[in-house]
Amino acid sequence: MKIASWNVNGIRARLDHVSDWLQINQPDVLTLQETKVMDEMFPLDAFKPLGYQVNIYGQKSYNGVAVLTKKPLTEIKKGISGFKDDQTRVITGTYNGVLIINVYVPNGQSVGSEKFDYKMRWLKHFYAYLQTLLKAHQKIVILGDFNIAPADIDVHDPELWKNKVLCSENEREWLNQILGLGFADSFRLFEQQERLYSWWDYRAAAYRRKMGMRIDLILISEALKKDCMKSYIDETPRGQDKPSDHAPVLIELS
Amino acid sequence: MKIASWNVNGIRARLDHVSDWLQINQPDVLTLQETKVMDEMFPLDAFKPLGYQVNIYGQKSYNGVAVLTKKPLTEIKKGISGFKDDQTRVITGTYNGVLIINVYVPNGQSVGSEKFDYKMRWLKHFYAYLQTLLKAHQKIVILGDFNIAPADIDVHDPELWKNKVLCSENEREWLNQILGLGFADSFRLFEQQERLYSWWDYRAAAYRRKMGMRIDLILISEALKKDCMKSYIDETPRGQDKPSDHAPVLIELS
DNA sequence: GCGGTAGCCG
DNA sequence: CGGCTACCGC
Repeated sequence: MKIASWNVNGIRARLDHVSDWLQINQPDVLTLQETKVMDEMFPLDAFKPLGYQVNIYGQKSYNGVAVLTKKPLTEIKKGISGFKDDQTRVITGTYNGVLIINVYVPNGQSVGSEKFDYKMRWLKHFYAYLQTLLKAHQKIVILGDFNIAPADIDVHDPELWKNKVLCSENEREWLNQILGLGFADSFRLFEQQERLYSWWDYRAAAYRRKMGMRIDLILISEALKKDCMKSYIDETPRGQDKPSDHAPVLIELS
Repeated sequence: MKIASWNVNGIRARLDHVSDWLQINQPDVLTLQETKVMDEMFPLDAFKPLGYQVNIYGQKSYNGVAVLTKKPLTEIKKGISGFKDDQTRVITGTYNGVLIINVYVPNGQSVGSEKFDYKMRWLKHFYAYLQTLLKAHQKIVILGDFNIAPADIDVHDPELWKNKVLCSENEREWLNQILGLGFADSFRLFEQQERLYSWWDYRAAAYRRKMGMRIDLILISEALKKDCMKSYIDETPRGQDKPSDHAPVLIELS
């Protein structure tokens, strides 16, 4: 089973990229973040002919998540239960006996800002949500844009980014709390090349200059670790014309 | 000598279309209307490699005219002399002994509106400007977006448009006044097919439904009539992806 | 820099 | 419908 995640930065602007990528890569599950579209306007028709069903949780302009699956997704939940949030950032469902949690963690803007406070509050509720889900499920994949670089190795210039948003102690502490629930950062279960990232800012030609960060993660629960054969990043779409600023990340489960 | 005119509806949005068209058609002169860009931001560099020199008279957001020529344009004048106008709608110059007057006539919005009054006022000054130019020149081509359909034959549905803006008596009267100075609507010097237009609204799939109007004109002075071999409209760009709502119009002078 | 929004204009 | 201007967010 191939499971993938991609922050598309606007599904309408990325329709061709995503369609092409699906046809080539044929994942069983693809989770999308930053679809930036209301549910009524989501381009559902583009994915049916490719053999994908779509579950969406969107809003106008910002945020928005979706799950594309070859077979039906079941037990679909939108948002974080017990946390009232007007931002559409989480969609959860079961596929092939695996609980899929698609997440778009708040960006946080800058350490100490109001948006950073929201990120912290949000992570606290997300953590609590995971705790409750763990009571009912063993096989869990949490994937999406975490807006947290797990460690300095995941940052092109750790000195520059030290204590900056995406890299701060508080953010990494919340990620570690989540991992402490029994999840593994699947990417680090395998030997990887150096300087592998999943996001490069559009500005300052960051991609060409390899100035990226690995903030798109696939966390897997204890029960899935032995089944995880591969975890990797597909940089190809980022090198194409009018790309998303993020690249897809993938795992393969046996 | 091939002379052409094209309302591009934003030169920056139409760079590829215009470049491709120039390479295929190789006019000696191409006049553009609705460039919609300040002179500092005009994409001059795109045309040099194609062998064209560019003279521009633009402003932010609206209007804006330009003349592309294979050889230098001389005696360049911007605007209507003796008429102070904050809108950039006319650029005049001499090419190969022919006075080229590139014009973007005000649209007029709707008959009786304030914008319609401006159109009338503007046409009066434009007419006076032509009178003075006629004192010094014999070979004159006035070309551009006139925002006036000369006659009912130039309108897909004359009944619907009767007395509407672009077709009203007052507007046609001004056009006739100009023609009365000794100009000919070059298109009507030749036998033409029916329902040939130069502009089709983006809305309501007007192009597909052939609901157009001929408002882009090439007027030639008496001295040029015997030299005019052809006058036609090139619809091809209008059928392409992300087109201007106008098609180029052309004449060929021997 | 590139998504998205709204409003203006034709 | 599709330029443009602005602004927001990342």
